[in-house]
Amino acid sequence: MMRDERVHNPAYELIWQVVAAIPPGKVATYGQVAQMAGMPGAARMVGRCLSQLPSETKLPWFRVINARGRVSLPVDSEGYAKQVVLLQEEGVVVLNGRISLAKFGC
DNA sequence: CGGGTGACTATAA
DNA sequence: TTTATAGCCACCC
Repeated sequence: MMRDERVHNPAYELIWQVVAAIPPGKVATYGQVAQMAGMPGAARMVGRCLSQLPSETKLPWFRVINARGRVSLPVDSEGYAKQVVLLQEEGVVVLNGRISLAKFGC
């Protein structure tokens, strides 16, 4: 169960900076973000971190997708549609819920 | 310390 | 291509 926003955790700040470093029009996987943050294998922590982000965050959380090249949020959730729209706004091609692999970068 | 959960991943059928 | 299993890290009870 989620609780307070532990924003004082250094690992979380690192993840935020990595996510913020993703250039517009590009995307990265959870595992890639974790590796760039210096914690390979901590993909789940990245997902947990993003799930705790406030709705008014400036962090480009929508540029983070799973290794399958798909949005990892439930299709019937608000975040899913929101993420897809934001990505398309930046020029990322999303077809059938799948993201063009050429868009990967950091 | 043990068990359960989650915006994950890699590998095997 | 899909689903099943196992490994992974952090957090909660």
